[in-house]
Amino acid sequence: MERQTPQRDAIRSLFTPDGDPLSPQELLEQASRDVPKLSIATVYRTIRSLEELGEIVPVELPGEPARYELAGKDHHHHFVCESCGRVFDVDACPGNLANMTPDGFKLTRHDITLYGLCGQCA
Amino acid sequence: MERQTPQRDAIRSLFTPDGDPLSPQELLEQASRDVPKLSIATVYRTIRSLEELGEIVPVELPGEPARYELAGKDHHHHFVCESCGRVFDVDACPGNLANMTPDGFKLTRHDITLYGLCGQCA
DNA sequence: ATGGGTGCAAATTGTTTGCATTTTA
DNA sequence: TAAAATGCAAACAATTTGCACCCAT
Repeated sequence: MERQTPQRDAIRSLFTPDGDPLSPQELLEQASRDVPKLSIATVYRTIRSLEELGEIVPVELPGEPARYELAGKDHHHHFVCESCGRVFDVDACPGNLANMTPDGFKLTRHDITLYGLCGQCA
Repeated sequence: MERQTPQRDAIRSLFTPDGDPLSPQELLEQASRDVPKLSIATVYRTIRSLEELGEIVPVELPGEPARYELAGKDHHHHFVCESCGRVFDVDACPGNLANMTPDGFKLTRHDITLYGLCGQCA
């Protein structure tokens, strides 16, 4: 089983139900406040562990390193602010995209990323 | 200006109107048939040059390195086969996604990636 | 001949891994 | 005190860059 350690707890606590997806670097910076000499290797190992346990899921955005967020959220997508770079959850979804799928292809899932300006930057 | 060289020509000729997006590694492999000791650095430099000239555009898919395709195609999206890994152009688009956009945010563009099985793998 | 292009190797960035050392249970 | 977790540095993969050399113009 997974042991409880200050490092793991600090990283784990950064994932909140309404938090936006976090990158490994952001996790390192923020968790380092609690555990000063936290290493990036531990961040990556903890990410993988939490992912395998099904507690968090990766958020892969085009052209940038993966971020992670709490698992179990309803189906949703993401909005990337082209000004400040922050990533926001978007609950809406256009729904069935089967009509976009080429003939003979089988659709299993889809990713949608919106780009523009967030409320603060707009 | 850009000079005409065997390397550049070999890489440039791999971009065709109906071709699917190509990764730097694929460009290296395929162009190497014409120019045996082509280096990966030249591939990347040529990609950047063609991109700055507006001849090609990057195709950024979630979680994998960028690919490139001819510029000037109509607005479209991509389908990634989860079995063979190939990437296909998809001409359809659900259209207006403004209704997905959070209040106060300004939408400028969007990316949609479909996942599933291609015609051959299905 | 001269300035841009190329190859090769070294540098960068993001991520993973080996290993000796802590730490939790 | 034994198994698991951590830190550090080395290893990797993708991409970029420095530099000496080469080739279009």
